[in-house]
Order: sequence, then C-alpha cells, then structure tokens
Amino acid sequence: MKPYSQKVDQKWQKRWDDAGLYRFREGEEGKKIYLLEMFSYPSGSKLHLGHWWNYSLPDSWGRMKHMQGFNVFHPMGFDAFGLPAENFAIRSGIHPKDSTETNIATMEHQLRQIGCTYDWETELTTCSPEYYKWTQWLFLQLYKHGLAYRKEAPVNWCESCKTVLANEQASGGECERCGNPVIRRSMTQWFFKITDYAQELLDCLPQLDWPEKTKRIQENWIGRSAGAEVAFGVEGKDLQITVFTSRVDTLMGLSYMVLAPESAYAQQVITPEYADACAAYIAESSRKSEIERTGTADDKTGVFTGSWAVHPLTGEKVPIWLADYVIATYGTGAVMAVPAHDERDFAFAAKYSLPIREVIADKKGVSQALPYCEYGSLVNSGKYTGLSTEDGKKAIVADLEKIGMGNEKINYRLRDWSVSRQRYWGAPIPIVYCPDCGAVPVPENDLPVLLPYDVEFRPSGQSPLASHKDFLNCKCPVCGKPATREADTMDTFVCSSWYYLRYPDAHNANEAWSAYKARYFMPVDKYVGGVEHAAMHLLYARFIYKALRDMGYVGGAVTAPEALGANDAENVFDRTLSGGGEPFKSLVHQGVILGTDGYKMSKTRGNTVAPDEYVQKYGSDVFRLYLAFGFSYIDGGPWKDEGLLAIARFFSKFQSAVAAYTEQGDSNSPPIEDKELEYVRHNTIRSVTADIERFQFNTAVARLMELVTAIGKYQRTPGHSQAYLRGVIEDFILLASPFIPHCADEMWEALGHTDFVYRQKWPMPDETKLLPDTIELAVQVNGVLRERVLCNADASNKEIEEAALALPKIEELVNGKTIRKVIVVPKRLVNFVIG
RNA sequence: GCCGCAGUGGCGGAACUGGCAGACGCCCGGGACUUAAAAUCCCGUUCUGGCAACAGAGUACCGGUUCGAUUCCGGUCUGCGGCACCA
Repeated sequence: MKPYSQKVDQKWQKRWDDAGLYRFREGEEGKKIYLLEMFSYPSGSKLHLGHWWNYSLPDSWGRMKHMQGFNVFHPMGFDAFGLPAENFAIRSGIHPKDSTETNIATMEHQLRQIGCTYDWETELTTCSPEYYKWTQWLFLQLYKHGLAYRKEAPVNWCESCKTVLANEQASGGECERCGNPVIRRSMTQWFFKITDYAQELLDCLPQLDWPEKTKRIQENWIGRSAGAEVAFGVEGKDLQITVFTSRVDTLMGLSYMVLAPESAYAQQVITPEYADACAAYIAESSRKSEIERTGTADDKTGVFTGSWAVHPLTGEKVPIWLADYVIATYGTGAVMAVPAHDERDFAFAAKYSLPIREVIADKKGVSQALPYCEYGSLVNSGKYTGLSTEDGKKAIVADLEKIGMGNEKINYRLRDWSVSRQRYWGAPIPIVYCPDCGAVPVPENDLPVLLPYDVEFRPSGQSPLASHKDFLNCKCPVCGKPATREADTMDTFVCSSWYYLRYPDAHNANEAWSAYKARYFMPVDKYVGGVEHAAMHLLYARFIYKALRDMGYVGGAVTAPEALGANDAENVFDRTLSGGGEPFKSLVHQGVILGTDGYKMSKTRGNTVAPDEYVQKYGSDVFRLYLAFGFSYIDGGPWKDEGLLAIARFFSKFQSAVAAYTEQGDSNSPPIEDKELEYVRHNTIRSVTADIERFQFNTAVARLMELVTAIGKYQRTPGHSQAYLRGVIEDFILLASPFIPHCADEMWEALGHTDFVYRQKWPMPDETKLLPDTIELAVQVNGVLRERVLCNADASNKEIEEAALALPKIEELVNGKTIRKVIVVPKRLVNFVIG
C-alpha cells in the first residue's frame, strides 16, 4: 500500500475511468436516484473552494446511496452562456466562444481531480448548438401555448453605453461600467407568463422537501395579496380606472386617486390645461431610476391631471393625480388614496392639502391617531358604519359586485419573466418578423437558429446580432418574403430552467428528451446548490416544468416500459411526484466557507483559499475529508489551516492501522469478537449512515475517528484476533470511502481485493451489538443531576428506581422527605421529585 | 417597515421527537517513549470555589410552562438573509 498522496488519486481516477465505473446504467438493479448539483459557469479562474464544497460532499452522499443499492444518476455540465464571457470579450478581444471552450476544458480537467462520480458521458454545455437548439424549441412550445408573448416594458438603460443593464448592473442607480446614471426606458421585450402559475407555484411549496427558508423566499417573491378590484368612472369620459386594494373597507374614506406616471391611464385622463405640467412630471420621473424613486420614499411628489374620478358607491368626485410613489408594474398601476388609513397617502395628502377622512376606528369604535392602518371598525361610512373591517370588506364588495364595479381579487407581486437580452452570448430567440405576417415562429425543423461567430459585440444599444446582416436577413417561413430575425437572445436562466431534463438524454438528436426518459429520471431526487438561486433559478425551473407538464411533455400517469424490468415498478411509482409538476423533490443549500478572518472570501480582502495548493500537497481526499469534517454543510464557516493538518494526521493514523494489519497478515486463529470494539463498530455504521443521509458530514467523520481510535486500541491489545480485525477494518474503509474514495480503493486493494469499493455493499449495523448488558442511567433529584447508576439493560422501572434509591448519596438526599413522584425515562434517567 | 433564520467553552462545532450540555477536532497543560527534539501514544481541559470527594453557576438577556428547557411559549438585545412607497 502506498501512503496516500495525489499520485494515488491519479492512479484510481484512471482505473475508474477505464472501468466506466460511474457510467449510469439504466434499468440496472436498484431504485433510481437522480443526484444533481447546480452546474457551473465556466469562468476563467481555477476551481475555487466553493466548487469543491458544492460538489465533493453531495458526491459523498451519492456514493453512499450507490453502495446502499440505489442506481445513482449523477451528471455534470456547464451553464456556459452569459454576460461575463461577453464583457471579457469586449475587454480582451477574445471571442466568447473561444474563451468559454478553453475555460470548460480547464474546469472539466479540474473537476475530474475531485474524484466525483460524474457520468461524463452525459455532460452538457448550454452554449452548444446541440443544446440551445432545444432551448429554442422550448421557447417555441411556450409561444405555441400562449406562454411567451411580447410587450413593451420598462428596462434599465444607460444612455452613455447605449445598452440595457440587468438590475444587478444598475445598483445604486449608476451604470456598472461607466458610472453614468441609469434611467428607465420602455422597450418591447419577450416575456414568459410565469404569473399564470403564481398560485400553483405557491400551493406546491408545502409538499417539497426544501429548506423552509427557501420556501419563504419564494412565497415572498410571489407575494400573494388578497383584496378587491374597484372600478372608478372618470367624469366626462367614457373610461374606467380599475384599482387593486387590500383595504376595500376604507373605500368610503377615498379622497383622491393616484396613477403611476408610466400608467397607460395617465395619457387618457390628462386634460389639455394640465398637459404641460404632467408631461414635465412624467419626463422627470422617467429620468429617475427605480433606486432613486424608492430612495426618496419620504419625499412624495405628484401633479394633478385635471380629471376627476367618480366614487362608485357615492357618486362623489375626487381628483386624479399622477405620482411616482405608485408603481406601474404592481396591481393596475392605479391606487385609490385613503390618507386617513395609509401612511403614504397621508404624507401625500398633507403635502398637497388633500382631504383626510377618518373611516376606520379601533374595534370598539374609538377614534385613533391618523394615519391608522390597523384593522378595526368602520365609522363615518354611511350604511357600513359599525361593521368590522372583515365584514365591511365583504359588504362593500357585495355592493360593488351588484353594480358591476368591483369584485374580490387576488393580486401577486410576481411579474412575468422578461427573457429578452440585447446581448450576443445567448441562445437566439427563434422568431422572424415579416412585414406581412408579423412575428412568426421559426419552424422546428429549421432549429437551431445558429449564433454566428463573426460578430461585433461592442455595445451599440442594439443586440450585436442586429448588425449582422447574414444572421438578420431571412425569409418569412410563412409567405417567403424577405424578413428579419429577432436579434435579442434569451436570458441564461432559460437555459438553466430545463437542463435537468436534458442530462439523461443528452445525446438525443431528435428531441429534447424522450417521454420515457423524463418519466424514468424525473424528479431530481436531491438537488444541491446555493441559496442565492432561491428566487430566480429555482422558481423559473419550477414554472417551466409545470408548463411542460401542462403541454404533456413530462409527468402524467406512467406504465413501465417492458424494457425496464420488474425492479422498476418502484421507480415508475415514484414518478407520480413529477406528475404533480415539481422538478426538484428534495433540495439542500450548502453554506459558505469564509476566509480565516471570518469574512466572505474575496480577492480584494486577500483571504481566499486556493484548493489547488492543498490538493497538490495533500491529495484530493485529505481536502475532501477536511471539508466534510470542519464545517456544518448547511451553515459553512471560517477556514482553518489547523483543521486540515488535523485531518492529515488522521490519515496517517488510519493508514498505519491498515498497514499494521496487512503486515501481520491473517493468522489462522479463529475470529474472536471484541465486545467493546463491536459496539463502536456498529454504532459507527449506524451513525455514519444516518449522518450522511441528512448531509451532516461533520458528525459522520467524528464517528469515523472514534472507530479508528478504537481499532488502534484493540490492535495494541496483546493477543488480539487478526481475523476479526479484518472485518472491522473493512467496515471502516467502506464507511469512509464516500469521503476518501481514492485512498479507500488503495487500502481496499492492499487488503487483497480486486474490485472497487464503490461496488461493495454498504455495511448494515447489527442492532444486537448495540444493546449492552448494562446501562448507565442518570439519577436526578428534583431535576438536578446527583448520581449515576448502573442497571441491567432489561431492568424494569421498579428495579431501576430501587437501585437508584439504594445509592448512599440519593438515600441521604431523599431521607426524611416525601417522594411525590418518580419519573423513569427508559435507558436515560430516573428523577425523584421530593418535597 | 414586513417576513424568516441564528446567537452554545479560548476556537471550529455536537446534542435525532423536552431527558446526563459541550460528541469529534483544534489550541493549551501534564505524562510516557527518546541522549534530545520531532513524530506517536496516554491523561486533563466550560467557569467559580476546593488538595480532593464535591458544591454552585452556565447554551445572548428577562420571564413563563414543566419533575426536567440549548430544545416549547411571551418579551428584549445583537447578527444574518429575503421583500419593500406592493396600495
């Protein structure tokens, strides 16, 4: 046996490769498990600690599942389209395709050094035409089913760079690149109708085995709000303005109406007399970024439009204002203002001297300081006076419904997903614009719409593709006349919203995936990735999967294809969850490893840890085992070099134990079990199994350390049984192998085995070895620990009680007092309540 | 402002459903082996008092429920995360 080092890594990685050890074999024995970590963006730098952290530990989980007899599918790929490569190209002149390909080659090479169980046969790259062909196909299916549409919408725009910016690039209201102010501008863009699924996305959350935190984030993001829609007439115009309100009970306190400056209503209500003032106001607020607008929350501005709205119940007329404290994209972009019971309306009314009418008092009808925004009872509200807020809402909505001016309404904060990017490095949107036929989808047979290579991608305000004539000019698929292609590309989140469906069928040239594959593999059983994707990627993927279900491409009732064989009845049964339209059954977020200073690792802080140096010095397994042991996987924590050294020490400890065994060899003596060691052995099997299962790797390693200590102790016992020791050492190797796969195979081989550890059966604990004859129980008096008592494992409560009372110390404490109660918790403690 | 999570020794972190707080490891102290050191092995290591047996305190803080609370409930403080002029 060679002492463990990076050479051992290389030896076994090659053997695994040659044997095709980690290739997934469909229909092989065992229930399918789809293990997936969020794929990486191929950046130029080397693998960082986060990659190792994100990938090596779920791999350990998958290794155990495989050894437990599951058929584990564990793919890996690259999320390769996106802005960084394009920005890099602008800076360096290196084409995004070239830099991405180089980066992928490097990263793939480095990923292999971790020694994960990836089935590289199914590797995918989202920027390859074989992949984005199907991203385009997906777009077309959504389009066909009315889930992709075009509309004008406000975007972040930098006047100086002449480009649209993502929200993240416009933070602080300044352009990330040039520092000039970012304004909001309307552009025609493609959207996916995720809002159609808002309620279902919310409703399915409880059934998911996901962190509660993540579910809350999605709930927040979807932002369901129950209320009512109310229609208001406009005096002298054939026009109704609809508002959404969660406080329709305050309708009788209406004092004015407010429209967002960008609201479509605005242009319809502005009277000539006020046109100039309004135009100036609209121009001014369009110049403000959203950040600026929200940043000046206290200072509300607005302008009167000249029009008056009609109260649907009283016929009273109230002025209609424009104000940018109303958001165009939430609700209807129009608000009924009740200053007495809304802080923002109150501030606005105070500034512009608008009337403030109290219509809600507390529950007893006692007037409160305004603005009073709590629930209470209605006052000064005509026939509704005296009703509670709840009853008032119902009564008012009922009356509005009768006259057709209102109804109950659920509103969502979630907006439709904008997928257009005026960028080069993305999947082209497969649409053609014909002067006669309008927007026409590219026929599926003509996919992919290839991304041209020779493109000028310096920002000009338009997609770089718009200036590429060969790409742009085409024939209308319907009438054959000259037409132009859509020059925008798709948001990279579209690529990643369905990649999990492609892995199992990555080489399918005829379809995105076969229905059978989708049924066999979905849902993903364990999905691992950063919490930063909680509101974006994870929501988009759920939406796309549900949309695909409704189109009939995934899920649904399934009968096992005959090819699958009998053992797949269980697999097929499990697919019913995907029938419910959820792609990720169980989700884990890894925590973050911080620098030694406790701060997030960053180059500017200079507190980064480069895995490469450690891996070269110690090998992948030492690094992996330290990651497993040193931190809670869910929480992460600060890096410590000392911890890694401790693990290196642990390596030499168990390697010398194995070496000591092999040097001595098996004597012919019969295997004689050691009771103490048997207990530790089976306790380790039980605990390690349970801990890896729930991603609590640090405690699993702690148990492995205990086992090694016990083995060492036993080995130093004169006359110990080598034949027995062998079994214990083998169990240790099997249990440790998920964390130290290379070293495990090296030791396994040293024991004379010829097959891989990965193909061995995961040990099962022998429960009988975990039942000692005697148990130590805690003895408490009035809940305070006073003594311990040794009892037979099968002692009755009465016997335990008597044994405890016989202890001199307890006897003394209890003596002369009345024992009011005795509590015996089996195998744990006995508590005397005295007084 | 609203929603959620967390706070445990000198340090990283354990404690599954209310049942012996501090597993495992680091650091530190002591011992064995050694001419010596390193390595290794053994022992100790929450705090306070005591030579010790032991006693008392202790899971951010205050209070409650309970025979018993790191765990459940109410309040406070601190840190982190999500949303936010959301009508």
